Amino acid sequence: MPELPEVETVRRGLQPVMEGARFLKVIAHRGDLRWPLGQDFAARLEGKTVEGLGRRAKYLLADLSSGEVLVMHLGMSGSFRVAHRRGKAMPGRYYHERARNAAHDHVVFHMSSGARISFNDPRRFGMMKLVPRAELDREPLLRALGPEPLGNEFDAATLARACKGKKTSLKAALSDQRVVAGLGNIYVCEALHRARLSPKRRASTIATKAGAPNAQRLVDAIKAVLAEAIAAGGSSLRDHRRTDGELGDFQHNFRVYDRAGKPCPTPRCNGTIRRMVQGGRSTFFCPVCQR
DNA sequence: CCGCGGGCCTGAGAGC
DNA sequence: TGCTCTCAGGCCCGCG
Repeated sequence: MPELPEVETVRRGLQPVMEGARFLKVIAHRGDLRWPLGQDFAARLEGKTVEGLGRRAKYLLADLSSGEVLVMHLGMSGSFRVAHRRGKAMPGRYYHERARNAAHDHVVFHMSSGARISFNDPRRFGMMKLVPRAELDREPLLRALGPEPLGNEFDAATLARACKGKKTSLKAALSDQRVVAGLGNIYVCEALHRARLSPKRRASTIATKAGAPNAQRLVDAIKAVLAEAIAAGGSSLRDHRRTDGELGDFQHNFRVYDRAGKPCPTPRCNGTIRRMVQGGRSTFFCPVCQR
């Protein structure tokens, strides 16, 4: 499900109940996620304290008192839900939630903060893995990741360098986590539209001298759309929820994603949003203002 | 090295 | 109602 804004929303939901808290009990109902959890998974967590909960691209990273890092990925359909053992009911706005199928609550953390944190993942493309902190920069999952798009190190020059000589489309380049880490299908489409760049354009065209303004617009668009989406709690299409079960709101601000046939929202553009398939995935774009 | 297509899973929604 | 088909926001791997 989740791209960077959704993962960051989840991180912010988990941080208050995980950071500084200890794993009292960990229950792995089934260990066959994308990869096996390992038989001693629960035992390696129990008794350990979470010293910090961070994020790298679409990965959540829980720094443990054992010197290990719990690396977690939500895959396509993973979600975390926080319930409290005692204390008042969540205040929360009214929301209607289709009941999560408890059969897919694969891993449950009982924390010393009083929180019960359940990881639910119907498609089981998600993963959890314990990695010694000292080996984190050699970890294959994280090693090849490109820059964090919201960091200062991600700028027009960096993006241009990563796109230089690339014969693939801009859509494919931005979806490549080695070029920039954290974008997925939705935010690639949205960023390209905001930057008025065609998803079909050769990636290398923004790496030339003449392409520099395009690279700058694209970087600005990526940062803006991600920041807005995080502020909205992410986009809730099928699976994404905040950790309290509330919906994210950013799906209401999509300009192109899943809007085929609708008018292009760019001022004075009379184009119509179209859907096409690139690399087996849907791309939504405006053929008039995106060049 | 690079780019492309297939596969991993389940559930929702459309069409018949 | 129920069946079948298609599609879904990610990632890894093998092929050419």
